[in-house]
Amino acid sequence: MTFRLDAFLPYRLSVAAAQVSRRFAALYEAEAGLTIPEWRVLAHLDHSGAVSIRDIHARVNLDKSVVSRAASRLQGAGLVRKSGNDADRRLIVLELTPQGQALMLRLGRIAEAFQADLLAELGPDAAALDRLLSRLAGKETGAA
Amino acid sequence: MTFRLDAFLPYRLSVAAAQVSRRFAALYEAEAGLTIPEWRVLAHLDHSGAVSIRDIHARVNLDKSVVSRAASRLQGAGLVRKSGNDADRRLIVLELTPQGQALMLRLGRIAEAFQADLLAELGPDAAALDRLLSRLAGKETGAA
DNA sequence: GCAAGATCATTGCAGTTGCAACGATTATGC
DNA sequence: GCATAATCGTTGCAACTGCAATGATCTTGC
Repeated sequence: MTFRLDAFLPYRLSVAAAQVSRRFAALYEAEAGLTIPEWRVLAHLDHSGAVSIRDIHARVNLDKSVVSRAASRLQGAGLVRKSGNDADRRLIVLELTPQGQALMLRLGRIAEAFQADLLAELGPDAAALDRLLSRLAGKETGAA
Repeated sequence: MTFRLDAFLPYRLSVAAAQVSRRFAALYEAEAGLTIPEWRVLAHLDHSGAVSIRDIHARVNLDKSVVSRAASRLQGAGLVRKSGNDADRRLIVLELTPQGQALMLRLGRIAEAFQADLLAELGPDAAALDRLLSRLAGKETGAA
């Protein structure tokens, strides 16, 4: 028998994730002109409060350099403030500006609505997906 | 309440898919030095037989240009043969060479083993995931 | 039969990514 | 206390991506 790519789980997972991300990315691109890394940094800051680049890099599955450049762009747009950490001067303190917070309020609502639609689309198996994603997330820290 | 990125489905899906893809990509990178697009083209050709770039582009969720360049590299490596279609000379006929077939035999076994491991990791919810991915795949053809 | 439009693969190009330096700062071993 | 190693954020660089031409070929309307 020949190999069937369209029955291969990693491939199907990747395609599905890309499609969902693409659909949602179109929303915040239209709303605020954000790229995916910018959205992730902003969204993480909304919940985490003041935090370093290293922190975001570790939690949000983006390379240090990507976080660094996204943060710079967000700073340029007035959505994020960068300051120095006095206790450890290697670190940078990132936090949302009032404009950043206001934007995340709007984007958060859009995200919730999108997720609700998605869950409706997924139907009764959504709970199983939730469990699966938690299990996968726990597996690989990528720290190797 | 602030927005919680790590409870947001599109984000979690994207991270999980990236991690799974990364793990598997390391395997075929080690085995044959393939990139993700090259793997996809090769794997699709294994099951589809002779087919055009346009066909792969439509089925495998890769841009035309990405498929074109991946096919050229695979041709250079002697894994794929490119020939002209006599009925429609705009089209290119891609097919695996014997070396390509031999490689896919090995990679197919590696892929099956990887998927088996993954399914074991996922446990009893794997069936639900299968249904979900089919549903998502059916939704968006991206033809808009 | 032929002109206008559609389709196909390729290529150019700007933007992004991932990785490996790099300078600056802090932690560790002795 | 001080040299060595580790960590942090940034930047350079090559590779890749996605999009928009481009040239070649086919299809459609008439």
